[in-house]
Amino acid sequence: MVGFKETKTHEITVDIVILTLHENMLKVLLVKRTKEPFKNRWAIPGGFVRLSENLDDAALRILKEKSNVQNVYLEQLYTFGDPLRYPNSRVITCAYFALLRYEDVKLGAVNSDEVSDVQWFPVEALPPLAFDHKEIIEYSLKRTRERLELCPIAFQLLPKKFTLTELQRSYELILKKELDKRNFRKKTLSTKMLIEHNETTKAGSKRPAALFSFDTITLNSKRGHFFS
Amino acid sequence: MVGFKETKTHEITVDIVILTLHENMLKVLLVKRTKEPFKNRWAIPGGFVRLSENLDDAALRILKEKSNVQNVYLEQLYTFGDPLRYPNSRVITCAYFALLRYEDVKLGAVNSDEVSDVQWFPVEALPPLAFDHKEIIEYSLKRTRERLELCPIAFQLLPKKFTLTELQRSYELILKKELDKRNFRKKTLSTKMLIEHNETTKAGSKRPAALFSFDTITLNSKRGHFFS
DNA sequence: GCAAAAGTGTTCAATGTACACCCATGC
DNA sequence: GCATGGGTGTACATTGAACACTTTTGC
Repeated sequence: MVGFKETKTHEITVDIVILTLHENMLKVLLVKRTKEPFKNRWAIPGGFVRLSENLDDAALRILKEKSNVQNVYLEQLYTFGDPLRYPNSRVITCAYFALLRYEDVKLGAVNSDEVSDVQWFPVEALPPLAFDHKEIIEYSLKRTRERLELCPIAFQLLPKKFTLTELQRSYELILKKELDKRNFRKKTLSTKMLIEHNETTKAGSKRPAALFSFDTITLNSKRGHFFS
Repeated sequence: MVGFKETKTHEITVDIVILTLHENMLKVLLVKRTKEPFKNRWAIPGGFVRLSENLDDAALRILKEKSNVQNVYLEQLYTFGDPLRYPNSRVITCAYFALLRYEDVKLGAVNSDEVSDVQWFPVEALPPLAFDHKEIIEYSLKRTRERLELCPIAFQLLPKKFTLTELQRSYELILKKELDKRNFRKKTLSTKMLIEHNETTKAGSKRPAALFSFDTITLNSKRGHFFS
């Protein structure tokens, strides 16, 4: 297993697709690069893995730097290692994806010399992206859909208290298809993972809706089945 | 994205969990190491990724070196990057898993100075393993089970022609549970991916069984649904 | 009173699961 | 003729899909 001096010039990064829901759109967090390659292009946040840090910790660190958020759904996505993905250098990236609440995010001050801007973009309206980041985002959306069919990770994207209609909207946005309201309610309520509060939305100009939150205790006990 | 001189000392390998069926057991291919760390321990085959090669190609190259097999089911599994997984060095490994037919494998001559032996081991009776390779194998088994529930990858493990009972046995070995014969046959035949041949097993000492093979054309046309 | 979103059940189709007996062959 | 594994069908339960009207509020 020891040999190949050439491996010395591989580098490894972690890149994270950070997703949220806002204004009825699924959005991804992008940063604007200030350096070559791909100077002034948008990219998903990422960085080199430190020697003493495992990959998950690197992802959490980068997530925290960019979004000031912790305790989120974070999952390793795939490792992209095409020799041509990074110009003039061999950089392999281990991609992660994270789901978080828009309300929880305080976009990090742009105090890095590597980034000049941080913004949310709707996944349906992405700017030109650096490297293979378009492919990575598409792959993360596919994975998010697969996960959502198995377990209710969508709550990670919503405020702590939400209406069933909001939950349904989040499913519809992620899955890109409309769902039947009665079937959706029947199914989500039957999971026993929703707690109904004795509260309703402050009536806007419509009938107030009941507020729910996720029973994270039940959820965690079932997590073994979902994620294991 | 540029910086962190420390990244220079990361190294990246590809390790492959190679599975087959033999003697009614699910087996994994292991190699015996001749060098430190973990000298004389068994490990899954692996090697450093070359600078000009993408990860899939590295996996295929290593697979070919060890098993002389091509055209197999090969899938990226997970990337393991704990700083302590490799003693005295930082080696991140991108793990793959492969399924192949026992009959197709010609174990590679042990002409490497890194390996002194190559053998199949039942997954239920593994020797002590180097690094985190036990964890990697366990993860590959979990993934294989998940895949099998979605699509009939088991045929990759069987001879080209097989009986339905053999196919069922392979499912049972992988899933570690018994299946109902009638339901199993109903379900697999309804997929229309099995071709029945006008042949039977050369009668052993029992009733001859019909031989089937997989319709790889139909299978490939459906692969989009299975793997996409 | 009307516009707008919340809330609520039943029917049907498809799928998965449980289960027991006859058949073809070698010896 | 009997032991051994090959082969077959039906009934039931569970799940997912389709579908329309009443209720509550703000204005």
